[in-house]
Amino acid sequence: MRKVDHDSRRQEVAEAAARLIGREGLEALTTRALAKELGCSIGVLSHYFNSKEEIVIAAFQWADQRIDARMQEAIAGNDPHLDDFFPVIKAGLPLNEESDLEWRVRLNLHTFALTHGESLKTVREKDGQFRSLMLGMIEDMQRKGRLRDDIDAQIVTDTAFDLVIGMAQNLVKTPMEEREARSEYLFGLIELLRPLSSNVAKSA
Amino acid sequence: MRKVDHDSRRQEVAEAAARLIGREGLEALTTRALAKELGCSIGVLSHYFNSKEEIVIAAFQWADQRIDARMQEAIAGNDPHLDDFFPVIKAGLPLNEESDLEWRVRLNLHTFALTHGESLKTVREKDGQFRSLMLGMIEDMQRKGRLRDDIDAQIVTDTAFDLVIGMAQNLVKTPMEEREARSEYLFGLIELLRPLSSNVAKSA
DNA sequence: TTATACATATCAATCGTTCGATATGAATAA
DNA sequence: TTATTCATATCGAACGATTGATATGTATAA
Repeated sequence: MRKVDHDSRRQEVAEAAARLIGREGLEALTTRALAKELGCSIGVLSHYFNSKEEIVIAAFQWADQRIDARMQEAIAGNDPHLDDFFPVIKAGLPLNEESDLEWRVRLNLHTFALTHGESLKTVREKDGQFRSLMLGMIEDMQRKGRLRDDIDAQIVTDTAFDLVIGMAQNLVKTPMEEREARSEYLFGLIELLRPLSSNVAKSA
Repeated sequence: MRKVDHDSRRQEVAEAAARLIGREGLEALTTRALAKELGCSIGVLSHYFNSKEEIVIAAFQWADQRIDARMQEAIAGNDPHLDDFFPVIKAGLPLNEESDLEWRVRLNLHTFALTHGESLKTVREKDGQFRSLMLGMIEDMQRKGRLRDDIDAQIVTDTAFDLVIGMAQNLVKTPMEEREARSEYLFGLIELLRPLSSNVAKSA
């Protein structure tokens, strides 16, 4: 055998494909363009993947995993406090060039999934897991008196989930230098979730 | 035949293109597939459009206009009350087959715009107009004591704007029969915006 | 006639894929 | 050690299919 790790080589291909998708869109991902992006011949692609569709899926997974890892990393311990909320959500948002690429690819995946049943199923399963995780955290915070408990935990979860997708969707269309400011309102929003006893409503 | 209205024929083509995008995705929109969807030959397409790109743009505009019209219709008068908020936002969401198609196409547009500067510019201009309109309404409601004024109007606007995009994004991936229930949490959310004097916090 | 509406035929370009040729290096046998 | 074997890795030309575009034709109505 040659000193090439099969799996990591597949990842290299997937990453190059993701870069292409993020920079020029899914329709620009052709075998020839990908070979050029990777700096090899198109023969390499067929050696590691059976079809272009497999490459597309691999690129989607590459981006998805990295966003997940990014958020996982931001969740330090397992005793969630309200003050963790802001940094965790911010960690998931496209606020730098790296996560910008990942989100661009992920948004391509979400649109792709609209008309590709198999991908839609995967996306929905992943979403379900994330929502369950978030719901658990919120209920935990309410139980510990760190989040006002007169709001249904499910409402907070659903809101947060939809909001993150919407924010990401809008942020990637905003110039990088404006994104930080644009996402700051989250801070004011989270203040509203403090227990009423310690509630410090922010005014404009 | 001279009795053909040029503009309305273009709209027919745009609608057929939108149906194709919504049902099978942007990559399935080929000149031949579109001619079949419309029930004519490809000669018609070149007669009314100079290029395929023009058709794509027309399909995007077709969907965009219809979502706007749908929301405009829901905004009855110009003396906004908090109770108008829920139905107005719901009117914009993909809660039936018609608006489902429109949102599928719009989401394709948003992804398309990520890598097509001209479309991105159009999308951002439209978004800006919508946000200004919404901000005006919210400030008006605060001035009239119909919405709690200890929350920055800009925060409410930004949240609502991002939330609608995120909700739509997630709803189109949800089976139609579950969508109504899935969007109900908005109702509980809006309750939080009532002026504190008449605030009736909802509990689970 | 002249202009319009649409159909048909055909174009060059590009797509994903296939495939034989070649290069590389680990394993085996001497 | 050295020679041989062979799976792996990469290359790039070539294939048929499909793409958007267009050129040409026919029918209809003004």
